[in-house]
Amino acid sequence: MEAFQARGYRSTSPRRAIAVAIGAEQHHFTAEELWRKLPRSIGIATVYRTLKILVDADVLCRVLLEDGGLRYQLSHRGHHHHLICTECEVSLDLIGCDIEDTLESASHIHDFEITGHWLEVYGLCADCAPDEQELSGRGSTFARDDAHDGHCH
Amino acid sequence: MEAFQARGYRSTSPRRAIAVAIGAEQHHFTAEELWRKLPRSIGIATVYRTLKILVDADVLCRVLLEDGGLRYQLSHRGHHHHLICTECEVSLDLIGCDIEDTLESASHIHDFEITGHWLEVYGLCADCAPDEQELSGRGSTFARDDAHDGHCH
DNA sequence: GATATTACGATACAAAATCTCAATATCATC
DNA sequence: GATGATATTGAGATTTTGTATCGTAATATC
Repeated sequence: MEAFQARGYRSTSPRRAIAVAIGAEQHHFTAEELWRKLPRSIGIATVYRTLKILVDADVLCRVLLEDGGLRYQLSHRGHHHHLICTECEVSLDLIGCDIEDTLESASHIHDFEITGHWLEVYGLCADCAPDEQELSGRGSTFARDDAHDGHCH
Repeated sequence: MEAFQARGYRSTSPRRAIAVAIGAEQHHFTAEELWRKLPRSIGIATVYRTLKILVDADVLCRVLLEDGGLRYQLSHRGHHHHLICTECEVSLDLIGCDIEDTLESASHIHDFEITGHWLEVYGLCADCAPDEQELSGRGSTFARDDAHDGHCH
């Protein structure tokens, strides 16, 4: 909510409701999924408008699934990328990746001035990787930032 | 066309016409743009179906513009990424970028098994970069793989 | 509390791509 | 060249996802 005031947007009850609903989300979500959890009085257009504001404010980030589906997720860090499990669709923030430097040096070859980029990484998370399925127990010490019930369909 | 036979697809006149039309394209293109250059007898659904086959066969690659627009382009190399100019929308193949290694090592931190990724890089090409506009002439020795009329709107 | 805006909700609209299905074209075989 | 099994096609309906419009309502500032 602070992001609205800081940017000159009014504090309205639909925006407050949306902010609360986003805070209750454990995974990434679509605009429509969010809308269904809101009071019926709030229109879907308002949800889209509000999500756009929050993405611009870096409160939310977009996550592009491998099938093209666009999701929203709370953005903990500034600029970052996602590791997206193609089985359970859990999304991890990718840390320790300095792709910017690699891109910058490679772009010099092309005399190209980089202003931005989009990267999504797909694969299998620890719980969904087949070679881990039976070898080690599920109660690993690895903690993810996403709530997860421990099995992948 | 060879890609069709190699994969068990029949050689049909719509597919031949689409293959010829793609060969005549200088830039990336949308399914609808391609369709407009084809005989009116060919349906847009066939264009989408054929493009999907050619993308799977690595004959074409998809290019995602910054505004979300999806384009198609002949794929010269195997797996590669694009430098996309946000001014003139020209697309260069990014060479000398070994992002795979960077991703692989970073993903180990998360116990994540990478199966694929999607990367697009946005910026300004040599002709559109402002600091190059007046300093050096346009007739550089740099050759791009895209036909280009020399100015960016 | 009055007023100038911003924001809202409902719905129409748009763009992009897929689905359905009867009709047709292709290709291996004769 | 004819046949038949099957892949493919085109037209249009449909889905999906998000945006634009516009009259009404809520908000912040005075």
